[in-house]
Amino acid sequence: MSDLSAPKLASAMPAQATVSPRKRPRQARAAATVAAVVEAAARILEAEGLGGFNTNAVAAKAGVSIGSLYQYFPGKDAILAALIRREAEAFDAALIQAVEATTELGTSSAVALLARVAVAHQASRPRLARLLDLEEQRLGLGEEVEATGARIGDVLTRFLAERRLGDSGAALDILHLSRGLIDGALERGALENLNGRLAWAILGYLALSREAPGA
Amino acid sequence: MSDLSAPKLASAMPAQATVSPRKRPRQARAAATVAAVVEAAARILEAEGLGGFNTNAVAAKAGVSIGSLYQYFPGKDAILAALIRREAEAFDAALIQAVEATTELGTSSAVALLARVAVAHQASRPRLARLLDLEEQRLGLGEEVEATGARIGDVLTRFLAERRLGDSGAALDILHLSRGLIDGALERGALENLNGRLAWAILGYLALSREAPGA
Amino acid sequence: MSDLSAPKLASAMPAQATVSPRKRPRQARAAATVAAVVEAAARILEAEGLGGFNTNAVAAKAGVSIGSLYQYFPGKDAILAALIRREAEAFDAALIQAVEATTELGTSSAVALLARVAVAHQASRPRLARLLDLEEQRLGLGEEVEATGARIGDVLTRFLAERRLGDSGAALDILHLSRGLIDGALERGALENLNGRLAWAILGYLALSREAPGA
Amino acid sequence: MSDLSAPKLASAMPAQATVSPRKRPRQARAAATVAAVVEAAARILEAEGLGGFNTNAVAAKAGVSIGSLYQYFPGKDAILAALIRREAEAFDAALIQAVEATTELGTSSAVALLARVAVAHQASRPRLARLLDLEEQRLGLGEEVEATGARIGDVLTRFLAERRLGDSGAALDILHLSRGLIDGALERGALENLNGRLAWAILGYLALSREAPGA
DNA sequence: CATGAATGAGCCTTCATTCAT
DNA sequence: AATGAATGAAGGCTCATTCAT
Repeated sequence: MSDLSAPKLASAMPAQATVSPRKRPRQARAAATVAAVVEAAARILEAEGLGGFNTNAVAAKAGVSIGSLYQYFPGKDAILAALIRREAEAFDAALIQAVEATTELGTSSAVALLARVAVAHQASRPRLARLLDLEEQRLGLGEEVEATGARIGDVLTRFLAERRLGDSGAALDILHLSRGLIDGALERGALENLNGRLAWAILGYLALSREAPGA
Repeated sequence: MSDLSAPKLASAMPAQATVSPRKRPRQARAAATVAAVVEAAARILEAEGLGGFNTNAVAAKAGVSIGSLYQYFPGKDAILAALIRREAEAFDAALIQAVEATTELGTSSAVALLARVAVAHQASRPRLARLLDLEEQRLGLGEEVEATGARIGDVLTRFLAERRLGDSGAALDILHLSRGLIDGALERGALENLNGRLAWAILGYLALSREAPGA
Repeated sequence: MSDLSAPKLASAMPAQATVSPRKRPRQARAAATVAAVVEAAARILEAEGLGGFNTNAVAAKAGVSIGSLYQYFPGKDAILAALIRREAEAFDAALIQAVEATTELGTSSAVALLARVAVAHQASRPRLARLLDLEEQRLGLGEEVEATGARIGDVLTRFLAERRLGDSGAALDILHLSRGLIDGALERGALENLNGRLAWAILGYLALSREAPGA
Repeated sequence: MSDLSAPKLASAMPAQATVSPRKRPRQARAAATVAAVVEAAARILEAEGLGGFNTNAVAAKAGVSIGSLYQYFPGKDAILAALIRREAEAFDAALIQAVEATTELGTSSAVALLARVAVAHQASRPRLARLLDLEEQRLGLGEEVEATGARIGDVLTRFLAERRLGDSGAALDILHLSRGLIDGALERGALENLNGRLAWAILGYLALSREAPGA
């Protein structure tokens, strides 16, 4: 197992400092500023993409001075990181709630429900979701984000384990293929029965993986 | 009335002019220059990501003056577009060849073969492939790229149609979920039996989609 | 001769307002705050140079809010000015004490003693002393500082006059060449017999200036 | 020889990269640009001091775009470094020429001549010279500058050695005390017989250092 | 055609200072 | 009075693109 298996990337070590918040807001006003900045970032990314995403624009849209922005975020990437965390936590919460609602359901109904949640999340702000997926990677935030809250992968892993449908590898595969399928569908506007199509992919994967020899 | 109904994209109208090659290379030397620039772009994207991708760096790595680069490409995005096209054509060719090799095979073997080709393509230059997937979208190149060569989607659609496995919607869903699954797996280094896992997802999707009531 | 009774010089030059303390500290706590700010400024200049010297950093190191800092100092330069005054007064006091101790001594012993005092002052916080020398000039504080306390130049002038060694021009020349010699020596770490070397320069200058024709 | 002998300053290690020129000008136009930038920097420092010294102002005064400036200088400090080198070389050349002209002269006449050269150099652009002295230190350029050309200290050391007047320590002391004396005199406008006063200090220092016991 | 010097809009970030709480 | 959140002018630097040679 040489370390070549994991390709070394030039920006492989993103200084954590550039991505973690600069200071904790102590006053209510400050907390509002932080939230405004993050939401402004979300809107700009949605409306104009990464190209329009610059600190001055974010501050302006947030109705905040550039100086205030930098009081709470050490740099551009930190804003992105905060937004990614916010979205991950929201998805996290939605998924947990959905999983709890599946206890009485059969497997296919349960998966259909989860599929609906995933589609809803990604579809609510499609461009934003796609961009954040990419930036999360660029910033090397994977682990950091997973550590937040109850961890999306874990929630799904537990769901699969309880029903003996698969392990954590399966959970992640499902997460990733879902992302690809949904993003692609949104991109080309193929929304008809998207929940169902996603459920086919998930249930199909799970069914075959269980009957696979040695899997 | 919500402006969310129609997502506003900043680059909704990609001036075709900014993305098509400025001139047809008439001499061998010119063709070599173009190829060198495109390959230089690929290497820089792989090694340094979008952040390090700038025209001066590309020209330098290509061993070409910045002036010459602009003789063949009307702008930065055109280089990216050319690279995306190059990669799409390569995948296209590999897929066609693979499909031709499946005529004698059963469905699952055939799908396994195609899965192998897709994994191989994406895995050969993983970072590059991921970045290009994103940029392709940002540039609104989807159609343009599809028009190139024999069109990846068509090849797969024909394959599915001949075996009565699905229609063009299924083909695109499969393409997208594959991309998501593979990229995710590469990202986290989960390479074990990746071909097989991809085959499960594809075959599973196809199986369930056929037995679905109104599908 | 109290420095409080001394009116501001007619040459009301620039910045007088921006450089004098904003208010007289009436309470002990206020005086402590002022002192803390000035000492914090000194430490920052020593440790990080002018580049790290900013009002927020000074306030933080002083354990004072930025708002409070501005209650006592009208601006950044006023902090510097206060520090320069503090150092000048300290040197002043040391020099007066030393001069008083020379009454029984011969010329060369007396000069050697003064040299020792000057070296000790500059060497105790070398970087700080050098920086302040420069900033003093930038702020055009020469006169202002001289007016403070009993005036370094005057002390030395009187010393020279009493022994018929030179006039006020000689006093200032000696002050300046000493500064240059000491700073240079500290900079390159040439501390051996620095007191003696300084005495050579001073005594040498004085000897030759007296025997010079028409001087 | 512990490394404590040289005090460690926060900015003790100025990345050499930030101070050395970015690229060698290949075309005549480029060389002119470099020279124009350096001279513009000199004029701005003279007229407005460090406060007015910013890259945009330098580029503007040089009649050059900010982009061109950054093509040849990696940053602000590099411009300063180039200017310091230019001035050091000029002084170097003047000093060498003066030393050569002293071969027929007696010691006091020779020193007087050198004093005249030093005064002339420092007095020709007094504010500039003072500022550069300081910045040279801040940038930690001492050695780097000395290494340029025939090295000022060396020239003087050789002059002293040939006449058995002193060693390299004496040479540096003289250099530094001269700087202090001249700068101080220029600052307060005490120009009368400045050459002579400087000669007193130098000759006096040399005379006493030779008769000192054990020196 | 090739070259690379030049351009300048635009972006990121700092920090002196003010002011509502 | 004290606090620290907010402000925004100012300045460093990059990079896509043009154009004289």
